[in-house]
Amino acid sequence: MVISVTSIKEIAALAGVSRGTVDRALNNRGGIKSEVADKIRRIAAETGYKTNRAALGLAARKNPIRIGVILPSEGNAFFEDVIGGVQAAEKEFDDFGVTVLLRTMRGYSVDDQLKLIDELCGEDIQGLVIAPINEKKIAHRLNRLIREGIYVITSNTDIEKTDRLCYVGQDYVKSGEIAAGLMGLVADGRPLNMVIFTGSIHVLGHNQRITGFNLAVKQHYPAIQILDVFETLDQTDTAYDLTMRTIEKYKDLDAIYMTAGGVGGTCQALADSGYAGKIKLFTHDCTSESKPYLQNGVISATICQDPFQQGYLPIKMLFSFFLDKQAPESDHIYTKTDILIREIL
Amino acid sequence: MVISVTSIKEIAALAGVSRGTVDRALNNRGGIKSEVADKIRRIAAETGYKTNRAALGLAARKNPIRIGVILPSEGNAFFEDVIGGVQAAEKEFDDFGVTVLLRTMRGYSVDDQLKLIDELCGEDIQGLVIAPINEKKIAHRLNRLIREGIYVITSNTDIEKTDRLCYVGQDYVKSGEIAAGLMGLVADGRPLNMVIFTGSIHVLGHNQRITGFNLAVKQHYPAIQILDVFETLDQTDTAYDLTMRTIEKYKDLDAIYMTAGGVGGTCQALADSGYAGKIKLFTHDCTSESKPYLQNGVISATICQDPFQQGYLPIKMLFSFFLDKQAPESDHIYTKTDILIREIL
DNA sequence: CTGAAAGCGCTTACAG
DNA sequence: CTGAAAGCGCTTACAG
Repeated sequence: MVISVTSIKEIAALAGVSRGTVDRALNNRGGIKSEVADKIRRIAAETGYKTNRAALGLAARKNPIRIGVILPSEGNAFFEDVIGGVQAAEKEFDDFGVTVLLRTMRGYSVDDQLKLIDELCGEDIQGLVIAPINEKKIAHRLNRLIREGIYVITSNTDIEKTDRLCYVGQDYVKSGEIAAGLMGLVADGRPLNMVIFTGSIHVLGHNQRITGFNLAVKQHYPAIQILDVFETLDQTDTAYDLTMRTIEKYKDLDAIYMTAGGVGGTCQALADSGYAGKIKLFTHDCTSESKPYLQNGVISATICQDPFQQGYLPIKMLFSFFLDKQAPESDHIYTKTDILIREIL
Repeated sequence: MVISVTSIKEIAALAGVSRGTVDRALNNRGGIKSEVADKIRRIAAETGYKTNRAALGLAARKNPIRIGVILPSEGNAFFEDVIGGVQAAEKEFDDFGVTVLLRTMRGYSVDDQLKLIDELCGEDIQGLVIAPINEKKIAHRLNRLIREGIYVITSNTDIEKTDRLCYVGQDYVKSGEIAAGLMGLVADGRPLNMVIFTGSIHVLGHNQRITGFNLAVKQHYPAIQILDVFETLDQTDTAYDLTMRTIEKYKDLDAIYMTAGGVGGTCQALADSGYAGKIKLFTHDCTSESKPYLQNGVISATICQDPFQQGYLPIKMLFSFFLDKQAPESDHIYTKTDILIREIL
């Protein structure tokens, strides 16, 4: 294997053709005699040819790439970092002709999301990054886009029955297992009574976290006793009331595991009732709402999912995909899960 | 503020000069009338001109950048991921004319390290990434390089009294605090008797971890009792013997905190003596040696320092530095510290 | 002190 | 089916 920097120019010389022809062969643009194409490809392989991305990016400025992004980020602090990742990618790939069109929405209305999809299609995008609502209408609409040649990557949450290119987000089952691992560390072999506050039993990710939690408890931490599972519907006030009633009901409660939102309410309730730090609280994500409670010890630990990468990676992947026609290695990329405790902030 | 993509060509037209002159003004190359330079810079600022990195990188191929890397990685599994980061950066910036020259050494001999530095200087490098031995001779040698115009970034561990551009590595004090935070979580308010196994009291980073640990214990976890501090000298067999003797001596030992190497020895001793999982073990880093013990529960948790970034970032920073003459934002960049437990692997 | 030209390695109309 | 040329946005000798 010869290790040397080769250019399309050298390949052309070696093959006795023009650079345009090399370009056609290497990028499968067609309209080229197959023997010639084969010969060129063979030479490229033998010389270890690798296309130069700087040159590629520079040339790409002539037909810029437009990528749409749709996030339900309004009024949801979690998405701040996702947007940060989107913006970082936009800045980094701007020089290579990438333009990002960001559209945000509040909550999870299917009609709102459909409207934003239509809006972006009118903007002539070639790629779409979306945190989709897992709903048939959305799936149909996305599949239509895909048939029209727009490539779709789902971020943060996935959607079933679509031909999206890739999902970028957390491994929800694993994140539940990690929660159990932390609780097991605290239990330290002693019996531990706990309840689970989930967001909604209709949300796939929340259920997957419970599944993971149960799995790990069964496998490694038999002393952990799950007394009950309640829904907060991601609402702060619901979580507050729920927490108050739970404290009332289970006098020997050691811990609470929250799979989803409403964290501020539960924290407030623990503080108001004098149980802060006494009943251990484990949560997911770290937002401006929950951070102070991690600082002051109301939350023992929280499990994060690298929101920045959930914004950054999809853009980067679409950019690479359009630039060198390489599909992602897998149809799902799990972002890193990490554990935050007070000292890590 | 006009948001528009401007090029050197447009600036030139606006200023009524040639592109070469714009280049001189914007990159402070001198040999240019100052009124002209000022005018050009003003126009650039007004139009929001941003140099295009794709073009920059492409042009840079004419004078490639050579970066040397020196790591004490031989026989030290920790550095595998650091090297992975170096290689990833090399691959990514290869297209922009960056060449990386990696030299590895075994252990911490000052003479060996000096020899490698000299070797790389003979290779005409413009930048050096090094995990330096914190020793005067090395500092002198590095300062000489720097005077000669070679830019130096320290990685993983820093060195005093040098004009290195930047340090990229862990915040050791903080990592000690995090260890205490984890132990506090396990202690859960109960008294907890523990010992610290440090690498060497002559190694700055190890001491800083102990400092951080003590700080956090004092502030938040008064029930943690540090019975003793011993040195393993990073040796597996020393750690084994030490662990055996410690178990013998302290019958009521709840936990061990290891700031440094020898982890395999302590794990083996805990397993052999039947104390695995009974005496909680907290360590730093996750290598092929320690990983199995995290899997099987001998290690409760380990605190990692993102070795990949310690290899990747210094190369990226030097590349940026040479490309657009921008110094790093700070003279030290702390890599991310994260907590690993069994479930996270 | 300044400009014109060539070149970095690719892509893309355009001609034939 | 193939080639010659122009262009992406920068830098760098070279001339003057």
